[in-house]
Amino acid sequence: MNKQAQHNLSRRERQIMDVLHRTGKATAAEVLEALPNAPSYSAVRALLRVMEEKGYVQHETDGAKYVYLPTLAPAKARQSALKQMLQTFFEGSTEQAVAALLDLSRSKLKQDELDRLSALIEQARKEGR
Amino acid sequence: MNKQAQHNLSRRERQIMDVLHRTGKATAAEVLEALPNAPSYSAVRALLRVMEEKGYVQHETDGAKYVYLPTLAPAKARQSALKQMLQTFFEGSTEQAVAALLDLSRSKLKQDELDRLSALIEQARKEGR
DNA sequence: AGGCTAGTGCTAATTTTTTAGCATTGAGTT
DNA sequence: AACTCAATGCTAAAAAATTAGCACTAGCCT
Repeated sequence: MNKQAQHNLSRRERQIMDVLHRTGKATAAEVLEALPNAPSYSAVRALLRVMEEKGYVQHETDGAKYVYLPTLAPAKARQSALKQMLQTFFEGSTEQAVAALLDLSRSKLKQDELDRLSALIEQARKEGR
Repeated sequence: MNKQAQHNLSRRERQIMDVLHRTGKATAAEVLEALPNAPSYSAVRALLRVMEEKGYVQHETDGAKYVYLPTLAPAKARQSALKQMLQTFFEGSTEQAVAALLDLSRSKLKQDELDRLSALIEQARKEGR
């Protein structure tokens, strides 16, 4: 199960996964850069290697270097993170979560973004009936 | 900073915080119950004690027993978790996140929930202009 | 009041994470 | 083709997290 997997990450592993999710893909050097309280370069590489063994990440080669990326496709990863968050913070209620999101960025949302969101809800409405 | 704090939690600490956020408050025994790969009772108690020292949780007494709860108020905790998630998975875009949430629970949302969400967006719209 | 149960505090050992260093390999350049 | 730079693979040490056990205390029941 995914939730399981998420929770089985050690602190550093989680930090690294966050970086990879943010950036999409990254070399060891880039991960190092983005890491809070960054350790040594070889520490990061060792982590990445182990995480690949465990199946959390995979790598492509770009010339001589490895570019790491999450094994789980972005859409899936987002989905799984959202579920987790719903359960943990919003009693599983999508409505509450959306409300909180809107509230959080009330001032930042532009008119056209709001328009698009209305449209999405409208669409969900139609499908639902 | 909050993000920092979030990320500085060790694996078990995070698991415990998740339980506390889900339940609001809980005794050591209840936390133990809810923990994946649960360790011993005294392990949980030790963790909770340390986490209290670090300021992540606090406790009330209920008769003889301690009831632990997150230090951070639920609303704040949610807010901070959402921000984190936006940054990590949605390039900071609230719109994208809401869209993903709607998509995730498309089939589950009831008509009246959708109505309330429309209303929320409508309200944000008015405030924005 | 005395005994019993269920809780706490603390400490030390084990396990896991996290780290750095060294040897090696591969690609590109002159 | 040799040299050089930048990468990797691996391993073992150090640090941190995680755990269990034991001694002690407070409340509760008879």
